[in-house]
Amino acid sequence: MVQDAAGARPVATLEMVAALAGVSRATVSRVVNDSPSVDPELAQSVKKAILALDYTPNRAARSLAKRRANAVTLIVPESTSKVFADPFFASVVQGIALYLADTDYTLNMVISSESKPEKTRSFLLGGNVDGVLVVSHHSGDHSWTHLSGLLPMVFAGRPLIGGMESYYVEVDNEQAAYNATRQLTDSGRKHVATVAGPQDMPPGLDRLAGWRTAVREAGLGDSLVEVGDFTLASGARAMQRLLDRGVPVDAVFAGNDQMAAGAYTVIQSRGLRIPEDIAVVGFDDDSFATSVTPALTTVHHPIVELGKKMAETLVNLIEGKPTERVTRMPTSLVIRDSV
Amino acid sequence: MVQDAAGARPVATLEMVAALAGVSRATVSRVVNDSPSVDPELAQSVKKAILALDYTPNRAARSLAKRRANAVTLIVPESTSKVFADPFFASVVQGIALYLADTDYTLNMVISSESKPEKTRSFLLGGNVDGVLVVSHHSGDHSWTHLSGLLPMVFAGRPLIGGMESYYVEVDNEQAAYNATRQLTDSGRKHVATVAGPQDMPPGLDRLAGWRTAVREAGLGDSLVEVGDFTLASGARAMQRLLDRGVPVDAVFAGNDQMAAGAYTVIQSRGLRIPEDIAVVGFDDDSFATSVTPALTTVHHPIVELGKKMAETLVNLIEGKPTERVTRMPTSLVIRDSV
DNA sequence: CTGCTGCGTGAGAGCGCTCTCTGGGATGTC
DNA sequence: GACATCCCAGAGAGCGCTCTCACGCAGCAG
Repeated sequence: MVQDAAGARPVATLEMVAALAGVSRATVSRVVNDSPSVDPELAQSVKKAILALDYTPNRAARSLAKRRANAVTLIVPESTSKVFADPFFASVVQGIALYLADTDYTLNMVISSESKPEKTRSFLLGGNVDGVLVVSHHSGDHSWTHLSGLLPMVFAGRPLIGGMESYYVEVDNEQAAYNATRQLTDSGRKHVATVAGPQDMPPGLDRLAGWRTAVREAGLGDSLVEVGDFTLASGARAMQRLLDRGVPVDAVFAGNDQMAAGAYTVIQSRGLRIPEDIAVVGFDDDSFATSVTPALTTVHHPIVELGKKMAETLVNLIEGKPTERVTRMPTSLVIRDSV
Repeated sequence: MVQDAAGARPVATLEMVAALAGVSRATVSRVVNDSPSVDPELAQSVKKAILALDYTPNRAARSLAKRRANAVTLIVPESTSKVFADPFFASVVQGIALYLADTDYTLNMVISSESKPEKTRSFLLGGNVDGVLVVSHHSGDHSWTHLSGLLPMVFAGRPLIGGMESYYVEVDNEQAAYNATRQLTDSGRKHVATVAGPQDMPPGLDRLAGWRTAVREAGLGDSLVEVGDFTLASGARAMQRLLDRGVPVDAVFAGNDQMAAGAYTVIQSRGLRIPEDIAVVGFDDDSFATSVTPALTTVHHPIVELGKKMAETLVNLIEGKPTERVTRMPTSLVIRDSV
């Protein structure tokens, strides 16, 4: 093994364990994979031998024999690799890794470089991987769907293009946005604006829709909309435009926390107070939510759980267990000081 | 393969390629691994067969035969898994993945859960992995060093404990901090403060040392120091303390951009102007640097390159090629509007 | 006591690849 | 022209594991 490089530590094999325990390879294999039909006493002595030799099954050999890689790949779109710096992405990955840690699947990552898509393709299809996870914040990027007939795949987020048969896990954006906005209207705000996310992404669309339903229900107008692109800077600009309209605004629902933070800077720099003059609600409950002052009321996005669920779905898919094609994660509103 | 689950697409094997090309397995293998001693004409026809069958070598089989995994593992300390949301971490990983994409090493990740360290250990030592990368922002976390005799390992950041023989890649923090501070003193600032990072981490220490050297050289005092913990909120608090001292401050060097951003909020909320009243320089050149107003002058931390270098070092180590034990990455000062 | 069923164990054939070793053809030398 | 030399392709033995199959030994019925 790799120990060639360092001091050679002979790695124990099934064979050696078998020899030590005085049984056949097959029996050791049965014990390792805890097959039911092994004499308990024998199993015990095999286990002792395993411990004594510090035996770990060799993944490669196992994969080869089982014709299964026991690995899932996470595809990171290079073009959006800044996405990687997104707390959302990070948390999803964390959830995935956490779930996988309890299975015997290994997680590997590929950055899908534009330059050699066929390299990625052949890696995925070459039997190196049992399934694929695609994460792309807020975007519902399903550019990989063409593979989904060939390989189990699970996406984060609903695809924009309808009719796709792909498996995905998402948050109920519309409902959550509705609830968040209700918080504003219920507390008597009369001029509830929104800094919406990009209108070419499902979360941008759905959250705006949720806001719209809520303001209409409250008998308010739904024209106080400015669109950003989920970045802090765009949130600031959108807020600026909103305030420059010259009409009253006493509350704003931002499509995500970063844009809410952007809105903060503008509101405060104009000498307006949060929440007295303008109440603010965000979405995602990421690190921005608590690092701003006053602490942001926001929709808690169960991102780590979403990652776990993605991994769970994929593993079920791989193992042929029944699974929901789409999972919608519940959200909750975290009330802090900005309303 | 995995195709069992989806429609069975028979995956091509070496054998099949050999049959199609009318040669032996050995020859195909030679072509695949481009061994020099193959008749060019024969090689050509083998390549055609490979293309025709869309053949991809099976990793598991190859690993087994070569007794090498062709995989490197990235260890993510779970305890600090929020670290994962750190742009630093994200970029390092990106660099690693980018470098590895051009090799035939695969990147896999393990979250080292406290609960079962021996699982991680046996995974690493079970011949599943040729080398290990440990990344932990700013901390020089070398808690894994005990493995480094057994497995090639490369760390991000200098370990705090001296004398360790571990391989690592770091940025020249002290020199960079010195340069950044010089920028301030050279432009005539007379009261140059610093919001330093934690004094139990090498980067915190080294950056403070660099600042100290520069202010002394300029004949200024070195008492304008407040310590933060690299978070935005801590930067704000430190800046507050600095301003509350009641002594003049006309420039501040922050230990990282997040703290600089925190300092911004305090400076601006007191009605002071940046850079007219107080010039600010940060460190890292992360996304905060450009999202604040005015854009932050900061030390560009070549993080992606650092990741690449880590991967490169590890691969060299694995393959027995000569490598520097410690690599120090050069930095540069990015002048924006805050000075 | 013979013959059947059933359960647990061992034998052995691969999984797809690498790599050493051997053999045969082409080349070179005297 | 006979023999040594070289080079390149093929044969075949594994790498460590899984899994099917067959075997041997109870236990039970006839």
